[in-house]
Amino acid sequence: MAYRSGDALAPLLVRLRAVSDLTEDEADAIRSLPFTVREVGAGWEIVREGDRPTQTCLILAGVSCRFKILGDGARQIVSVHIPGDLPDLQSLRLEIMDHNLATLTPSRIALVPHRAVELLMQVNPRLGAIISREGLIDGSIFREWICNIGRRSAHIRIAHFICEMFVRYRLIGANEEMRIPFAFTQAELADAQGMSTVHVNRVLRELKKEGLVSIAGKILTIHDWPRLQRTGDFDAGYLHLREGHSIAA
Amino acid sequence: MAYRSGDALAPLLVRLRAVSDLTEDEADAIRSLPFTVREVGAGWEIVREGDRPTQTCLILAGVSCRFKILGDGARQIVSVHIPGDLPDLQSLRLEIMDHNLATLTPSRIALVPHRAVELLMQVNPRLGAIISREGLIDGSIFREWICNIGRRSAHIRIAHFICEMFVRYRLIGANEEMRIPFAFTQAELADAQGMSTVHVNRVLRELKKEGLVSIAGKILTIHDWPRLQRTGDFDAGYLHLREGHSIAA
DNA sequence: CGACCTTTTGATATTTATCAAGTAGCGTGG
DNA sequence: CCACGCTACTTGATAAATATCAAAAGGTCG
Repeated sequence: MAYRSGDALAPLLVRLRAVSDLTEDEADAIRSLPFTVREVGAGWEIVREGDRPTQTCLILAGVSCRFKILGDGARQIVSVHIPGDLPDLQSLRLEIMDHNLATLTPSRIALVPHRAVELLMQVNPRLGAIISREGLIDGSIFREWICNIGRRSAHIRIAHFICEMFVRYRLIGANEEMRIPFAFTQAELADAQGMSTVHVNRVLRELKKEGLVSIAGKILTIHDWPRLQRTGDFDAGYLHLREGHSIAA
Repeated sequence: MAYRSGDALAPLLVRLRAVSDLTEDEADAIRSLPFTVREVGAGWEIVREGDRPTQTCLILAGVSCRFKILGDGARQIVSVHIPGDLPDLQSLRLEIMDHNLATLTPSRIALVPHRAVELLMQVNPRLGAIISREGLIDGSIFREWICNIGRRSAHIRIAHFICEMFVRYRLIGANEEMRIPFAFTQAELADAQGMSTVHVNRVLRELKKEGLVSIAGKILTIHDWPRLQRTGDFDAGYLHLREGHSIAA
C-alpha cells in the first residue's frame, strides 16, 4: 500500500513553481522529504473532524474536498483540491481538525510526517515562507468563496467556480486547451456552492444553453472564456499567481 | 500621530496567551517589536485591495472588518476583527492585497513593519509558529463562515455570529458578564452574513423576542447562552482555544 | 433645529428550496 | 450480452425564504 518512488512529489513542485519562485536546491529539499503514497477510491476520508493528524496530505492525482457536517446534517464543502494542493497544511499548527477531508474521485495521495515538514521549514526559512504562502492562498480562496456564496447569484456563482477550477488546473498544466477534468456530481456542486441540487442542475443547463460551457464524460469544455469570466464576475487576483502565469483574456 | 508607549501591544499578548502557550521571553520579544500607533475614526481604510503593504496591522481598540466589493457594487464582509487580532497577517507573504481592511468604529491600531515580524519569526521559530497559528485560525473562521452563509438559515446564522463574537470578546476579557460591545449597524451585519438589511432587522427582532439577546447602546446582552448556542448551531471548536479557555455551557 | 443615518414596518417580487416522479447512464452479475 | 439495480440527472409543480421597494419613525450630532 505504501511505497516511495523517484519524483512522486512532482505535482507539488509544479504547483509551487507556478505560485512562488523555487530554486533547484529548494526543489531537491522537497524531493528529499519522507512520504508514503496511497491509492484510494472515491469517498475515502483522509482525515475527520476531531482527528489529531501527525501527517500532512498532498494530492497527487484526483480531486478531494474539505467539508463540515452541520447540526441538521447538511454538508458544506469549503474547498476543493486538485493535484499539487496541500489541503490540510493547517493541521501542522492546529492540532485538532475542525473539518473533514475526503476524496471525491479515486485519488493518489502522499502523506508527509509533520515533523519532516517542520524541520524543512525551520532549516530552510525561504521554503518555509513558500509553504506557508500556500496556506495563505488557501485563505484567500476562502474569502472569495464567502463572497460567492454571500452575495453572488447562483448563476454567477457556478460560473465563477468553473473559472476558478479552470485557472487552477491550467496552472498545473492539467488542462487540455479549454478542457478540464470535471467529475463533480451536481449534489457535490450544490454542497460546495450552498444551493440545492435541483438548482445546480438548472443553472448548469443555462450556462450550457448560453454557449459558455459543455460537460461530457467528466470533462468540462469552456467555449467562451472571456464571457464566462464576465458572467462569473471572475478576477484571478485572489489566486495570487506569479506574474506570467496569469491567464490571458 | 505616531508614537510609542510601554505596553501598547498588550492586547496582542492577551490574545496570544489565550490561544497559544507564550513564555515571558516570547512576550518580551513581542513587546520589543517596533511599531507606530494611530487613532482613527470609523470607516477608515487601513489597506485597500491592490495595495502592497509593508506593515502589518494590529487592532488595539475598536472593531475592523475585511471586505470585498463585487462586480455589481455589493459589499461582502469576510471577517470582523477585535482588539488583539492581526487582520492582515497574510500581507506578510501575499504581496498584493486581495481585499480591503477598514475600521467599523473609531479605533486604535498599531502598525508593525513586515521586516520586523519576519525577523522575529526567523530568530524565534516558536514565536513564528504561534504567529502563523493566528493566520490559520483566521482560515478556520473563514471555513465556519462559509458554512454559515452556505447552509444555515438567516436565523441560525445571526445567532451563530453573536456566539462567535461573544466567545472572542470573552477570550480577551473584553466582556462584562454576558455583555459584549456590539456596534454593528444592521447593514454591516447584512453585508457580513450575506443577507439584506431588512431581513437582519427581522431576525434580530425574533432573537430578542425569543429572549435570547437584547441590544442597547451598542452593547449586546446575552440572556440565555445555552439556548443561543443551540439556536446558532454553535460549537467553539473552530476557534481553536487552548484547553481551559473554552466557555462553559 | 435640521440633516442625516439607522431602524422599523408593510407590501410585493424574486430567488431558491422542496417535493415528487420520471429518465438516463453505468457497472455488475447472471 | 442483457437485465437489474443503483446513482445521477432532469423536469414540473409548489412552497418557503429572503430580497426589494417604499415610507415612516427614531436617534444623533453639528
